[in-house]
Amino acid sequence: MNYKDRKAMPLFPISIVSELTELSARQIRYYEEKNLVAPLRSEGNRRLFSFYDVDRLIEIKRLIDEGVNLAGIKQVLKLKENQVQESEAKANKDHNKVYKKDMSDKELHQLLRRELLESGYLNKPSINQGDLSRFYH
DNA sequence: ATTCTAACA
DNA sequence: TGTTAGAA
Repeated sequence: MNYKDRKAMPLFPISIVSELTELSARQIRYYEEKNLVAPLRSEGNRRLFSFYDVDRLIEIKRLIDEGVNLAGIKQVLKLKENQVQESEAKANKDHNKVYKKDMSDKELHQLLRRELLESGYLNKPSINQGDLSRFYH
């Protein structure tokens, strides 16, 4: 299984996602209703979030803290998706085989760890080390 | 024990 | 957004 599949795998219940994102379950459900995130459902109709979903929600959390409204957040996420698409298109063009082939578990772990930490560092403030480091020690 | 939906003092 | 009731 490749890296993208793992990021899209439906894994986390809402309680875990709530802790990871510092968003209330109420907020997470509300944002789903507004189509900001689209977690899959288990057989029992429970939401199951992927790493990808968690990343998006962390992004949303930051924007909310910055005072951005839902319309604004939708725009930001839409721009981001376009950037990701362009980035992937370029990556496939350059590294074609290397990127698509499976990586070792060690490489995957490093990538996942780096990306999840980046979502807190790169962009802006709002998320402090303690909150994220707690989950990746 | 958890999570889901719907509703609202 | 928080909270709560009743169902799953």
